[in-house]
Amino acid sequence: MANAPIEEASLPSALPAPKTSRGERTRQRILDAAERDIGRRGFSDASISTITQEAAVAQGTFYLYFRSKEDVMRELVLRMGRRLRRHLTLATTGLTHRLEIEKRGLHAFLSFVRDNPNLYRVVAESQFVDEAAYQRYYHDFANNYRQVLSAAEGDGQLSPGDAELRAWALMGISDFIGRRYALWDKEA
Amino acid sequence: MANAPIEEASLPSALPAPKTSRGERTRQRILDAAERDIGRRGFSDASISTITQEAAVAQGTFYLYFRSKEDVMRELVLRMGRRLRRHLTLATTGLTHRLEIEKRGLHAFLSFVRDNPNLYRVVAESQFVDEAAYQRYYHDFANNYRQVLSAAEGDGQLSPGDAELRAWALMGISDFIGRRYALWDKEA
DNA sequence: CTGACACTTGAGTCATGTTTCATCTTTTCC
DNA sequence: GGAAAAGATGAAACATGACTCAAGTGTCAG
Repeated sequence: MANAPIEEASLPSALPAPKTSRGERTRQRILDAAERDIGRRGFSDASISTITQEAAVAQGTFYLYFRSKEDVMRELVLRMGRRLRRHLTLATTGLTHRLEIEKRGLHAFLSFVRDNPNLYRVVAESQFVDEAAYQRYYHDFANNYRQVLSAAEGDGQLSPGDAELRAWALMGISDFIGRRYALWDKEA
Repeated sequence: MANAPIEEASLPSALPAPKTSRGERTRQRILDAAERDIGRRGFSDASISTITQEAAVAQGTFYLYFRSKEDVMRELVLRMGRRLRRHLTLATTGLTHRLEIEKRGLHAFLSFVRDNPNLYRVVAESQFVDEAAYQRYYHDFANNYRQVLSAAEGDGQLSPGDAELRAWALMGISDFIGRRYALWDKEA
């Protein structure tokens, strides 16, 4: 595989991980609260104070697990990537026809967005908070996509063409359809 | 036309327009400065103070023409809509073949993004500042798009299908390709 | 039981940025 | 040419929220 996934642990000067399950639970509570709060109110309206209130911990506790609001954002983008990837893999494994895969994938994406509107908004907003994290998120997806497209090209299911370009075009379709039909409207 | 364009003047309690050309010029200077400053530093890092500095006016002057930073954002989204629409119209008038139009349109869009990266970022960020303005921007585009697609369907250049869905899919493609190839990379 | 370590608290410090307004300058137009 | 209207100023008042820290509490191995 040309692009090995980036090691999370290698992120610059991450905070030491919690050493007990209590700590881990608290960290997770804060992350969940941040997802809800930032998703609903947006990054700048969400504050450490509202997030920690939502998580039912004191403000100081936040800084035990995250360096800043930006830091928590980064973490949420990674989380979204992991979850969505898993969801899509589950929805499309076993399928072999390219068009079929594409259809199922899009539907799986839409249902995911409907179930995780907050996470979706957080990722979108991460563009303006930590552009590197945002770009990494989409580049990772594009890499995956490019591979399966190239494969489909290989066994003749797809006409030859720029797989990279196609990957981005398809992600664009999903993104806009998702926004329009899963986030703003609530229909099929 | 089913959807009449929303009157700009009907926006809730807009500030009185400048009454002299000096006033108009100042207002425009602030708008330009805001486009650069918000485009470069992002909405929350840009401040009234940095914007007015860039425009070379005092802070108080800002409030003669805009109620708030959000207000200026709204105005910039409208401006982007107007400019881009004009640009695309110019690039595609006279053409009749659907595919040709689509190609030229995409190219025109990409060159526009390259020439106005700040404006592009401002529109994208408006999603988190004034979602209504952002949605209106894309819905307006989608309405236009739907019409030309329906027309193409009418004279047989396009197979029957959901024009609305197609419009959003095509906007998604443009947006992502634009981001990837015109904003992040600087190649064709 | 007890010491050590992990975890938690929340009020206070500090930095930043928005908005107002009394005062001054420029333009308009009779 | 001068009064009234429009525009411009910038420092001060005000609001907000991120982040720190000294003083706790909970947990568990020995």
